[in-house]
Amino acid sequence: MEAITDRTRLARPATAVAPLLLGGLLTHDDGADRVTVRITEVEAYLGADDPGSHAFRGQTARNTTMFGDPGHLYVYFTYGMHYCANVVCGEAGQATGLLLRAGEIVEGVGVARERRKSPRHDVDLARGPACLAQALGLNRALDGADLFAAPLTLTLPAAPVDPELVSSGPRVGVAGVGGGSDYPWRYWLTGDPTVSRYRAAQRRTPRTVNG
DNA sequence: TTGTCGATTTTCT
DNA sequence: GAAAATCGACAAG
Repeated sequence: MEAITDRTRLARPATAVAPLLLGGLLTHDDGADRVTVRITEVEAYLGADDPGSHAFRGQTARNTTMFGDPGHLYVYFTYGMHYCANVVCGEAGQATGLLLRAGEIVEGVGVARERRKSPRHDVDLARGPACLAQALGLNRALDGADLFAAPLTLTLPAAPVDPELVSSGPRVGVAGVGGGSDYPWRYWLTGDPTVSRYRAAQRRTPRTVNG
């Protein structure tokens, strides 16, 4: 029998891991600055059978990390300017993971403020997946990094949070299955001020070109 | 406070 | 060439 570690607790489908991750702590210490976030909102991506997942069309250079072992960080670049971070779950090859959507900065608030200029309130520092990644200083260089070894440290709660404190709903920014449908693949701590406001998936440039 | 739209580059078809 | 797991600015009530 293998010992139950935080890493082995991640080795199950993302939807099962989600409530374990809420309330957990993720630290990034790049040697100069150290920021810790308390995770308050996540979104599940189920792998090859999930049309909303990057893994839907199979393994590519970008999403290789998702197909690897659980307990690693999958970081991708999107919209020409944003990084988003996932915790890889399940078994190797399943490509299931959890997108870190929002959190509360509990250490290194000053550093996070410098990395994120715009927000007027501290609750906005890690509100939204790209914001959270920026506040923690995550980028493509950390894609594939071990969540339980320097420079990263993931700490799960000893026990899952009370199910009554966890809410779920449709995913954000994802069109089709799991987005506008009934699949409750987004999880958050009920009432937490750092949870992002729901924004339905939008189509880009639906207007006609003005010549 | 809510709704709408532009920015900007990687990745995949 | 088109779309993308988004954010922030701006307008209106």
